[in-house]
Amino acid sequence: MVMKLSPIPTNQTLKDQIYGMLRTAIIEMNIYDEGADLRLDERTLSEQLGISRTPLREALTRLEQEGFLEVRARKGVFVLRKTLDEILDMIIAWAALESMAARMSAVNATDGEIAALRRHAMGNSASSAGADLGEYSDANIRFHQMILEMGGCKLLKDMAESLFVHMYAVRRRALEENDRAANSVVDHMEIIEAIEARSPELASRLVREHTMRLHDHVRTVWSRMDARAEGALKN
Amino acid sequence: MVMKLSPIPTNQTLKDQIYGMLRTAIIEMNIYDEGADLRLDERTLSEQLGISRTPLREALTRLEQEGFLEVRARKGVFVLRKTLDEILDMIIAWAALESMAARMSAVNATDGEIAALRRHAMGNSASSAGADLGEYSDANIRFHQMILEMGGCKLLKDMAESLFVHMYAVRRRALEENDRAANSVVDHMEIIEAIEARSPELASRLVREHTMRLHDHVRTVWSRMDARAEGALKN
DNA sequence: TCGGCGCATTTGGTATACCATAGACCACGA
DNA sequence: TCGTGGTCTATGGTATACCAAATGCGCCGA
Repeated sequence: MVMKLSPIPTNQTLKDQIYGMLRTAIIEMNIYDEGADLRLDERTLSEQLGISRTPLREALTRLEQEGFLEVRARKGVFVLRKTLDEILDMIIAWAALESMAARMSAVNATDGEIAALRRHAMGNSASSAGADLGEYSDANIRFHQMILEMGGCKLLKDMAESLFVHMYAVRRRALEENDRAANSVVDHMEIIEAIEARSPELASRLVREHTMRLHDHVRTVWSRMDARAEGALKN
Repeated sequence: MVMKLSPIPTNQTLKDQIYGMLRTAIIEMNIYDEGADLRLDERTLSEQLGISRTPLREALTRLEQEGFLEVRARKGVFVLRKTLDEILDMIIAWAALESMAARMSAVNATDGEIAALRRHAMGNSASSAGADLGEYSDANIRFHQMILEMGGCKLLKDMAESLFVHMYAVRRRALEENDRAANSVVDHMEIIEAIEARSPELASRLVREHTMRLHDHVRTVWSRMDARAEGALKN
């Protein structure tokens, strides 16, 4: 008899667990609230988590390198806010990566993948009328993920995703304050058609322009937020 | 009297120094040699460097996250070789980033910056006849750096550079085995002309195609190396 | 001779203790 | 009252000791 065993019970080290935990917490935390606690204390944290500072510090090192934190010697550990310029740069880089993925999708994607993309977008559009924004946002994210996957270049997807987590709150907010949802649906359909037509050039351009519309929206609308954020950062 | 003092003598922590040191060593080390020592030992290293394991481990954590190392619990720390597929993916991502930078350069770069780029490329081309490959390679790298800078999006440059360090040896080798130098000079000139003409679309396309030529070259020529590398990794 | 069990060693993971400095706070004197 | 200096504390940086698992080797029995 072949026993069915648990796959790999104990392979995640404390460091990894803590890393994931903190990362999620930081991503979901609204760091742009004026009174937000941007300060972390190693000793307090390690106590709360019931571990020593050593693995905690290694997790913090990782988060620092990913741009979530800044560790200032003998000052403290601080959650970083993105400035408006940094957010805009991230959107540009994202546009670069995803438009390349779209280009490759038009060449490499199987008909089945494209059909799945269209199915997803249709359901998405159907529900967008009455659904809440959170639901729509998730579907929207999934659409972009699918394109990144269909390109067949895993690195593009990973890099785009590492940018994305820094914009979790950003996208949500952009969806709320603009009537972007309706526009997005149209954009998405055009993108799908370009991929179906196996037109790399068009698919690439449409994705880039779609993302750059978010860029323009954020740039024109959020100047005030940036001023606040920079002021807060000076403390 | 106002004394002239040194600005900030001691601001780099041990962790940072070690990180830089190891990073340079790994980049310059030829990890694709068959008999290369891919194994690092924390205790031995810390002894050689005259420090404790703690800051060393934090440096290793950073390097691991950047994709230089893999730390396997109770097995050891290993320098990672890139597989052929990973290298190809990096070239694609690089093409995505740099072509976006070129697009932006065509719009944003000042006339002075473009002139500097042309000057650099001319000197480069003049010396390429007799100069050694190393010299040419450096000039070549600089050309691409300049485009990434001229785009005005620092993130694009940083991301491209973080890809680049993984391909230090790759580029060098590609230059050696192909007569790419001459082709490159022509490509570069066309790119400069596109930027001078303020044509984002053309500049973007030329940069992408230029980089993708490296992609095709590597893909078609290096299959054997990859087979070897994967075999070696299995150990 | 061969195979398996188990201990010793290696090695990364974790805990703890100590160090050094930045910043707050206080006391003292002009 | 003000400011100057010292001291105390908070906090990240570093060193050291110990832990646990994976591996290799050798003893022992069949």
